[in-house]
Amino acid sequence: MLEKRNKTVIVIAGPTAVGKTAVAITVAGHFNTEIISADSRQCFKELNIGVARPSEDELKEVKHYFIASHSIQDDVNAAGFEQYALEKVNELFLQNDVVVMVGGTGLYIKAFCEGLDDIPSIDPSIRENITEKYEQKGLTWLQQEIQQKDPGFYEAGEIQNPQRMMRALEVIESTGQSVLHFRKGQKAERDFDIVKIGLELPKEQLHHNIHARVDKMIEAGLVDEVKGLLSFKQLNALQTVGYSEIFDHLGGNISLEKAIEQIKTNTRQYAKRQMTWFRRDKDIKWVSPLQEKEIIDYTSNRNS
RNA sequence: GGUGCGGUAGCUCAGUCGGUAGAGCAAAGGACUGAAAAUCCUUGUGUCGGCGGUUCGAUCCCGCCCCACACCA
Repeated sequence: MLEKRNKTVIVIAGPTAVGKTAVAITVAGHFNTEIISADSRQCFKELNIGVARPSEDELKEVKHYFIASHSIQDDVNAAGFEQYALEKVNELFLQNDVVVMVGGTGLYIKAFCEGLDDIPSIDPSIRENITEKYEQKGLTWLQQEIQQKDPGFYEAGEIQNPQRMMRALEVIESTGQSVLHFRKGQKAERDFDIVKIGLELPKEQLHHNIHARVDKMIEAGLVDEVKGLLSFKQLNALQTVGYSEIFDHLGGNISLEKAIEQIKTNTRQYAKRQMTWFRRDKDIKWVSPLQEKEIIDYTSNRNS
């Protein structure tokens, strides 16, 4: 009936430790296709145990992209991901009608599905300069700078949030215009269909999964993995649950036991933040990770 | 058995010179456009260990008891 079959990306989202990897592999297997990960940490080749990267066997079963594809020293961000994923998806559409995207990084998924507004790239020296001054002079300095240089942001923006203020500052310093000016908030049109699936478990069970997984990470040698990364401690890529706490422990600030406890707590909090993000997306169809068949039926029906 | 120090929010503790109490963490909810596993915002009624006494009024003072820790025997 249809003269042309639409290409489709099945997006599988959900909190950490809900079981996304297994579901994605099953779904990709069913459609005989490949997977693009949407995870801001699993893309780093230096991070493995602590970011719960899919196992070698899993990666062999279905080909994954954006897994161990970058270095922690690379500048990876949402805009870069959007570009990377769009290129990949178009490449894969040459062979497949369906591509699976899985991940827990809400902003990356949003960037891929809806696009980000175009903001000119910033001279790294401007960014470094701002970061350095903020570290020296603190939040008050940042607030004053913003108040003076971008009063609009000072009125409307998050005035207690150093990261947002630093971004606002670097944009106005390098372009002469406020970040707010660039934020059109317009959704990009994509020439393929997107089906969004959210995986959800009762909180108690999710927490159980998280705790068990952290214990496994420790058994698998997380501490050694982190030891090997000590000299990169300050990189953004290592501001990550599972790494920060072990750095603290290696630095002699807390016991291993305490570090493990904190990893569990911080992972629970992270999962909660992910849920707040994803719940807001009304396009997501929520299912249990056990309902793989329903996911396949759902996407097949929408697709035919 | 004796002495000392404690028993206050889920946890660690502060405090009330007597007018029923507050921080950090946790928890809950939320935000989120080039750091997003990041960053930020909002939310604090709890027999102030128990029972008595003094008092207009006790979590705070007094007595007894229970519990924990330390030291002495």
